[in-house]
Formats: sequence, C-alpha cells, structure tokens
Amino acid sequence: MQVARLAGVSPITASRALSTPDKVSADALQRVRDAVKRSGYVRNMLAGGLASSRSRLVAAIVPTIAGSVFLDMVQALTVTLNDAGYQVMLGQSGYDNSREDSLLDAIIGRRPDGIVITGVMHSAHARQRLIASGIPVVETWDLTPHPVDMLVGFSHEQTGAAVARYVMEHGYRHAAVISANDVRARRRAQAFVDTIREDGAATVAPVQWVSAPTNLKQGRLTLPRLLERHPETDSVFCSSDLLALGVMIEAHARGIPVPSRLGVIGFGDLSFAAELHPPLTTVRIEGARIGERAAGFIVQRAAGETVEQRILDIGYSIVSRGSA
Amino acid sequence: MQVARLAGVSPITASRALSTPDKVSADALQRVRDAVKRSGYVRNMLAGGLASSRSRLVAAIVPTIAGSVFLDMVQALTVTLNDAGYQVMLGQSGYDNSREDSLLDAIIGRRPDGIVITGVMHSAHARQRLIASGIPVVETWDLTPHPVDMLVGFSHEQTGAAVARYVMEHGYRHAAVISANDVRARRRAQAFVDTIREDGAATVAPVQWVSAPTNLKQGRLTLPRLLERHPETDSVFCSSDLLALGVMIEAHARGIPVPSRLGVIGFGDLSFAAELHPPLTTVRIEGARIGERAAGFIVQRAAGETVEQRILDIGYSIVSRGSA
DNA sequence: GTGAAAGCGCTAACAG
DNA sequence: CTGTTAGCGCTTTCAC
Repeated sequence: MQVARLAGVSPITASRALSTPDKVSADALQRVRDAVKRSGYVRNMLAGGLASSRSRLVAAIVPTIAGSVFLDMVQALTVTLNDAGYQVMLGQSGYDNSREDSLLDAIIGRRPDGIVITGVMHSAHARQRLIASGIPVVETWDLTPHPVDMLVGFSHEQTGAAVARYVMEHGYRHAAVISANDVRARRRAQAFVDTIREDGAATVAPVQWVSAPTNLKQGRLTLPRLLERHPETDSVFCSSDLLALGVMIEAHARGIPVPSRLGVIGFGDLSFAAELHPPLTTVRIEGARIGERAAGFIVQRAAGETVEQRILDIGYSIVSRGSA
Repeated sequence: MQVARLAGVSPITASRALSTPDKVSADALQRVRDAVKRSGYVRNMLAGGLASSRSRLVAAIVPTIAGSVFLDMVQALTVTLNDAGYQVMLGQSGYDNSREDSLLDAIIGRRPDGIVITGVMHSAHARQRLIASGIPVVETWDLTPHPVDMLVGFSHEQTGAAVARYVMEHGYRHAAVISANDVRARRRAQAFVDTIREDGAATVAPVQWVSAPTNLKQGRLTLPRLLERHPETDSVFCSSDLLALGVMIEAHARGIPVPSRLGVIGFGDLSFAAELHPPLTTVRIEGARIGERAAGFIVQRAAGETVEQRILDIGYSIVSRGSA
C-alpha cells in the first residue's frame, strides 16, 4: 500500500484509518488522510472485497428498465445503497426471463453482498444456485409464502380482487381487462376476473392480452378490438398506466366519454396519472419504498444481523380519481 | 481452485478452459466443464479482476433514472455490455451533480474497465481524477471539442437553433420556451432564443425555467403563467416531452386549440409522443444508439485497440407531427 | 493502538 | 498444450 509508506505507517494501519477511523490514533489518522490527499489514492475494492469477502456490491435484476414501473425502486435502491457505501449492478433479465439464468451466473461471480430480484424466482435451477451461493436475496414486487430468502412485495391476487370490487361498487356492470402477459399482471387480471365472476354483480369479458412491456399504443389499438366484440363494456382495468392512457386517448378520439360511458383504471400511478383529463384512477405501489426496504434488508444482513421478519407486504392502494 | 482438482488439471488450465477454451485440449476442456457442472462452480471475478486488472465492470452515471430520457441509453448499454461479458454499475449523480464527486471515488475504487458519464465532465477536480485513473471514459449526450477521453453525443446548440428555425418556418411569430434548468436543456433554450432574436422573423418571450427532472405537472402549471404575461405567444418549445404533454393537456383543458392557436414542441420523442392527440412534434435523440456506441467504445478500448475517432456526433432529428 | 505474517482466488509470465 | 512460480492489493488473525 503506497499510501501507507507515504504516511509512515504500516499498511494495516492505513487500511484501518480508512475503514474504521475510530480504531486509530488521531495522529495516525491525520497522517494517512494527508497522504491520501497528496497522492490521490483510491482504495482498490476488488482487492478489499477479495480479502474480506465483502464486495459491497449489490445486484439488482429487473425485467427491463425502459419505461417501466420499476424505476422508482431502482432509483431508491441505488441511492440508499450508495449512501451506505455500496454500488449497484444493474441487470435486465427480459420479460421472458430468457436472460435470467446466464445473468445470475455472471452476478454470482461478482460475489455481491446481496441480490435484489424483481418477482419471485421460479426456475428451480436458479433457486438452487442462489441458495447455494449463500448470498442474501430479496425478491420483490410479489408475495409468496416460501421466498428464497427475503421478500418485499404485495399480493397481485389481492390487488386484482380489490380493483374488481371497486369496479362493481362504482356501479359498472360490464367489466373488461387489458393486461400484459407477464406473470404478475396475469395474476392480477385473473383475480379480477374471478372476483367478478364469483360475485355476479357484473359480467366480465375475456382478458385482452398484450405483450410486456406495455405501451400507450397497445392501449389505443386494443380498445377498439375490445369494444367491437363486447360493445356493452363499461369499464376497463388496464395492467399499466400507459395502457390506460392509450385507452383514454383512444376513447377521447372516438368521442367515448370517460368515466360516464367508460371507466378506466390503470396500474402504477406514474407521475402523469394525476394530471390526465380526467385524472386517472389507478393502483399505487410504493416502488421507492420497496427499494428502500430491500436495501435495508441487505445492509442489515451484511452487518451480520439476522432478519427475523423476512417477508414484508408493503400493500397497494387504489387511488380513486376521475376516470372510474 | 477446487474445480481444477476435481478435473485433475492445474488451476491455470482450468482458468484457461473457462476464459479461452480454444487454447486448451478437447480432453481437458471436457473434464473441466464436467467438474464445473458437478460442483456448481462459479468463477470469482473479484479475484480474477484483481489478478488481471480487468474487472469487466463498467460504470454508468446518469443524473437520475426516474422518468428520464436516459433510459434507452442505460438499457442499451447494459444489454450490449452484458452480452460482451461485462456488468454495469449504475450511479445517480443528481441533476445538481451534488453526488458526482463522491460517486466518482466510489466508482474508481472498483477499477471498472470503463466509465460512461451523462454530460461532459465539468468539475476540474473530477476530470483530473478521472484522467489520473487511466480508466476509459465516454462522455455522452453532449458535445465538446475537448472530451476527457471519448464522446458520444450531439450539439444542444444546434438542436435549439434547428427548432427555432422550424418554428419560424412554420409561420409562428411569438415563440416561448419552457425549459428545465439543467446544463444541457439550458443550452438548447439559449440557442433557441438567440436564433430567433438574430433572425428577427419572430419574437421570443423570456424562458420559463422549471427545475429538473421535469414532469407533466410543471407543464400544466407553467403554461398559464406564460400566457398571462405573454398572451401573444403562439408556440412553445418544451425541454422535455413530459413538459410538452403537460402543456397540451392544459391547453386542452382551457380550450386552446393545438396547433392552430398554440404550437407545441417537445424533446425526447418518448414512446407516447406519437400517440398523443394531436401527435407531438418533438426532437428525437437515439438514446439506444448512444448506449450501444458507448459500449462499443469501451469494449474496443478494453480489447487494447486504440480508438482513433474518439468523438462521435450522433445528431438529432426533428420529428414533425401534428402539434406544431 | 499498532504491526507481521499469511492468504483471499485468480491469472500473468515464463518455461517446458 | 500444460504447468510452475509469483503476485495482484488488500484484510484477517494473532501477537505485542
């Protein structure tokens, strides 16, 4: 350690001065800091990580980052972890999980101090590798009684059912769903349909599936198809705010009044939702909170503490606005 | 290396089997691969990086990831680099660059094989550290004759001027600008204003500044303020599509017809732009291409090749649609 | 509070 | 094509 020579102390003292300054005499600390400043020394964390087997690296895996609902989580995760001295490695698995397995190996190879995954891990192979690696794992954006390790999420079934009840309580009688075909959206859609069928206060048209990641255009294109086959439809639950926006724009273009003739409900509560015309009724998930809590779990685990409450349901809320 | 024992070869042969399979006999290769499969071995890249001083890590620094125009770049960057065997570390510097310096030290400490920065590096201190580190750097989303190292971007001055000409050519006579107060948006706004002033074919109101990152709400709130002070305004150049969307929604709410009474131009060509009503005229930057090219630069450099053309102007294009 | 010795797991360099 | 030797730069451990 060059900086140790410059400061006239042993390497280990320099190391301690940088990581645990209170375990070093004021004098030594001062000299090390001077030497650091003079030489522009930056500690090599590859070497540090190898020696201590604490890489201070956390991996985050999301299906995709472009235009998605996971941004708030990633944002909160990186900021929270950076503040705690960690860096975040970002991986995109693709909505079909095609890249998940290879990504996982690449990630485990870095010996991160934690892995945050979007969704619950389904592939048995991947689960096994993760468990074998011994790396703390936080699954997010979903709920399962048997997580790989830790979990911060919410129930898509409950969410879908709650939206169904909302729709029925607000007097709609002919519901419809436009949903992405990814695992989680699918479960919300299914729960929505089941709840309405069971209750019987309304009818529900077969789900219109679109491919993830969803966009505005799909909403515009799907609404006419839906209305053609099910003209009685008086409300649509969309699996994303972007879809809902597309539906609203298309409805507007066709002179279909929202919410009187057609109720529209989104998912995500993206920043634009409240500003639409009428403002969008939607489901809000506190993505930033997921990120913060996931970060917290990992930092806690890295500090050697055991996390007793390993499943955290952060819930959802239906934000009732003008569109339904 | 446990896996080497299992395969009955020396550690270095196992290492070669994994990184340069063609430099190893078919027999040895097979045995190593079997051993890997049986033991679930994953190579420790911390150790590898330390030994080879090639970490196969690339850092990306963006102001913020939430709701931003940089997503396509980050997306393309991670995917391209993952395919080349690299991982991407994500850092968020904040629009005020407040975190940039500390982030930079944390990043340099990881000894990444490359750093991709959004914007050009202004702080002299940071520039110096970066150069001293010897790490390949790609600055993006901007143009300067003297980049730290490599550059993939475009000219905000040219872009602003081009939009100004577009506005004048389309018969607008009283232009206005709503712009984020970040460095790059500011330069576009300034060039827009200067070009119109110099030409004289139109007047231009003082720029309405809003704080970055921009959102739809700011657009809605700013339009009335603008029209109050400058009722003659017949066109608005917004520094982001979200601002433009806010302006269009507010115009709609107030019964101001777009584009006949008010032309609206955005920036970014986000996915919703083409689907608005009327579709949004905007400036398109190929963010994904920036990401790919930046990745290419770094991979090339990591392969030991010298990059002779180190400044790449990927340009901009004005997408003329219905709103102006 | 400080240091000496050893080693984290891998790969560069050289030799065979 | 394969192996030996050495060492990347740090931290752990144990002693003082």
